[in-house]
This record gives sequence, C-alpha cells and structure tokens, in this order.
Amino acid sequence: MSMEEGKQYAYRYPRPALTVDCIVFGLDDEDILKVLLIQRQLPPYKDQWALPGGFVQMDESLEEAARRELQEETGLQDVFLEQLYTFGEPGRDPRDRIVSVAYYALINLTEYNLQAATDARDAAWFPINQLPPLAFDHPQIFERAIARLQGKVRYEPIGFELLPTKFTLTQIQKLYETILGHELDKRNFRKKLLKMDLLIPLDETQQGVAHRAARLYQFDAQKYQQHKKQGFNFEL
Amino acid sequence: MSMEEGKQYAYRYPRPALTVDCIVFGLDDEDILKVLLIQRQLPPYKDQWALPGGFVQMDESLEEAARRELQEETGLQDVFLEQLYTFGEPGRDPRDRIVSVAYYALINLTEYNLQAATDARDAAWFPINQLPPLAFDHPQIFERAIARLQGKVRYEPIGFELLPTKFTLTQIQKLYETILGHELDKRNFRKKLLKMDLLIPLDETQQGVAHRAARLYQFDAQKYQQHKKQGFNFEL
DNA sequence: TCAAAAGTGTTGACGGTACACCCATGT
DNA sequence: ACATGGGTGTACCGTCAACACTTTTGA
Repeated sequence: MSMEEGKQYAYRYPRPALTVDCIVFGLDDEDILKVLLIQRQLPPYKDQWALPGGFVQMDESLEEAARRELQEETGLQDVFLEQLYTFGEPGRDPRDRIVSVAYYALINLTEYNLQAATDARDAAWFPINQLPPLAFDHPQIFERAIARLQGKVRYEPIGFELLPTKFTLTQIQKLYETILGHELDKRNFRKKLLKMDLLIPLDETQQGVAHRAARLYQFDAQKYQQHKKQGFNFEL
Repeated sequence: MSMEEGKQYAYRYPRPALTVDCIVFGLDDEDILKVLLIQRQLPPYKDQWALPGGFVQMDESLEEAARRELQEETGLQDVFLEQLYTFGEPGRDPRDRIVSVAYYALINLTEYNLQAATDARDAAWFPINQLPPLAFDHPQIFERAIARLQGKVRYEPIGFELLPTKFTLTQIQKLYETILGHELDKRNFRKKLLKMDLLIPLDETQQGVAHRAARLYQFDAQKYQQHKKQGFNFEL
C-alpha cells in the first residue's frame, strides 16, 4: 500500500493509541542501580507496578512527550534520554490497541531532589535485580533497556550520567560491574579508564568512610567531545 | 499523566496516525549496494522519491505491518528485518500528524525474482551514494539506517543477508568496504573471517570471469548460532 | 592494632596491522 | 603474452589479562 492510499485509509479506519513509556535508571546513595516504577491505581493490572508513561499529544514530538512524563514523575529536566524501541503487539494492552515508544533515562539520585518522585505514594525505586511483577509487556521493555544499557556503556561514556559529578574510581567500577553483571579487574580497569584522559582528578577525597579516603574525579564531557571528533573511541 | 488518565484522554482527543516505513537494502549483480524507493504519484512531494511504507492496521503488529509492506513491494518473504527507530516530529508530514516506525531490511537481489519490485513503474533501486532527493524526513531515516548498518555489520554477521548463498571472499570484502566507507586489507580481512570458522568452503568457483576464478563460500548460520551460545563474538 | 578499601607495575599471550609477490585464467 | 584479480605469510607492536602487596584512615 502506498502512502497516498494509506492516507485515506487513515481517515476511515481507527488508529492505534500512541504512548511513551520511560525506563528511568538511577543510582542511589549506596551505589545501587534502581528503576522508577509506578503503582497502578486502576484496572487492568490494578495495584501492580508499571513503567511511568502516558499518551503522546498531537503537538509534541515523541521525545518531548517522554521528557514531559519524566518531568511530571521526577521533577527532573535535562537528563540523558534516548529512544529505546517501539512496542506494538496488538494484545499488549487488554483494553485497546496501544503502541508505545519506549525511552530510557539515566539520572543520578544522589545530587538532586527527587522527593517529588520518591515521596509520591504511588512511585518507588526498585533495584534492577529485585523488581516486582510488572504490568503489561513491561518486563520485555525492561529487558530491552538493560540490554541496551549493557551494550552502550561499553562504547559510550553514558555511565557517568548515573554518577554524581564527583565520584571515585571504585564507584564507577562498581557501576560497570552492576550493569555488565560481572566483576572487573581493579588495576586494569583504572589503567584503561585513566589512559583515555577523560577524567579530571580533583584535589578532594570522599568523606565519612572508615578507611583510606578515595580521590574524587570528574568526567570531562568537553574533552570527550573533542576527542570524539578526532576519531577517538571510548571503549571499556 | 498516568496511564489510566491517559486512557480517557485517548478517547477524547485525536490520535496520531501510525505508519511503518521500510529501508530495503539490496546488493545487485555488480555488488552495488542499493535502496528501494517509490516514486510518489500524489501530493505532497508529488513525483519525488520516498521510502516504501504504509499504515499500520489495528490487528497486526508493527513488524507484521512492515513485512506486509515488504511483501507488497518486493514480493519477498522471510527476509532479514529489524526495527530501526520511530520518527514522530509533529511537522514531518505536512498533512497530518503521522508517526512512523522505521524498519530496515536486507535482501540479496541476485537470487530472487524481484520483477514485481523493479518492473513496477513507480519503484526503483538506487545506489546508496546516488540517491535522488527524498520526500518527508526520509533523508534522516535513511541516514539512521546507514548508521545502524555500519554499526551492526561489525559485530553481527548480517552482511551475509545481502549476499547470495554462495559468494567469494572478495565479494564480502567489497560489501564491507561499501558499508563501512573505507578500504580493508585483503590478507587481514580473510585471515580474520576464516579464523571464525563460520564459512563453508565449497568445491566450486565463480564462473565467467576473465581471470582466475575465486572459490565460493557459504555462511554457516547454524554454526554461528552454536558459537554464539558459547559466548563467541563475531567481530570485524 | 585492626579492619577495610585505596592505590599501584610487570609480564606473557594474543590479536591487529602493515606489507609484496606469485598464481591461475580468459582474451 | 598480457591483463586481471585470486590467493598466501611474516614480523612488529600495542593491548589485554592475570596477578599481590603496601598504604592510609577511622574505629
């Protein structure tokens, strides 16, 4: 069918509803990787947990819709947000034909005020390996998000989006171990990471630990952009 | 906005139309990488070239819609098909709000009868670096498809989907050179590829060439699946 | 002084890259 | 015999993986 015929078809026939769903990853104070879920208050799947999401409005782009949802749920703006995949099996919502464009977001929970999200009686953060049963096809969406995250942290420095601006090398190593699901060699990891020349060592150490305090670092996003233009490839 | 509120919203307010667009890559007799385009017969963008596509029906999944379109345009079934990205800027179609889920397909043009596609007065294959001006935001869709292809051929053996079942090593090298946009060293390329043990060398050579005939090989998809399960990673 | 994590180098194996010539075939 | 691509091996270098002990700090 050509687009022209299709256009007329579109007038005559019903259209699927279009939503966005967000998989919001956050790293908490204890360096645990968590996902934001909403407890449903109405059927179907009443009282079950689900990904935050909502309908796309006629005058906003898909990404704008996702950012709006995110803003409404967490109060956060300017976070890392990327389209993940579009889910459209006819039976995925029992009420109606609903196609959902999934986005995933990376935020760091330590530095911002997320009371709005965490205080809300119907929203909560769950460790990624202790999720409750999820509504709809949200388990599949979550699986795909994890897979994307695992793939992408290896060749793009998106892990830093989850960390506070100042972090220790151990923090980022633990984060990578959590995301990738296996342990990494400390010396090799540090060597590789530091050699990339993307971290600014600070004259500051972590505070309040009962052992030698680790040096803090900052990710140099500007330098990364420069290097990238010159063909440099981040890889861990 | 929660899903529940959204549901009611969905009843009261208009929905975007939902289409699929297909970027169909094919390798022709002369090992040129081409894309299938359709010439539009109605405004907007009348007489311009566009990606094949059409509206998603209420009872079919997104991938089913893409396969149906593909079947209608090329007559082909069981081809490699993967979701690429969903495009939903409000202004991308001047007539109406249309959100399009893009898929890309890989087919080999040498072995199948594509008269249906090529004979059609309004469909034609264009070399990927000699495209005519495209309608709508199709240039962006195409760009993203190329980028995906470039990324994916490096770590998944999808290049073979474009080749005939029997091919020479030079053929696949040229294909990689075309997709990646730079030349590769012949000896190193062969060494790496053959070491993976995924190619079955045949007792057959190419025919009708005015020089020494090259050996033909076949991709061993079954062996690839086995290796993959055991943690093997294709990489070129 | 103990516990707990920070920090630091070397070696051997492997894989990547660069590179040039002879061979087989058809015209 | 010539033109055209087919086919092959080696040497160097950089990167990765494995591995253990000393240092600092707070309790």
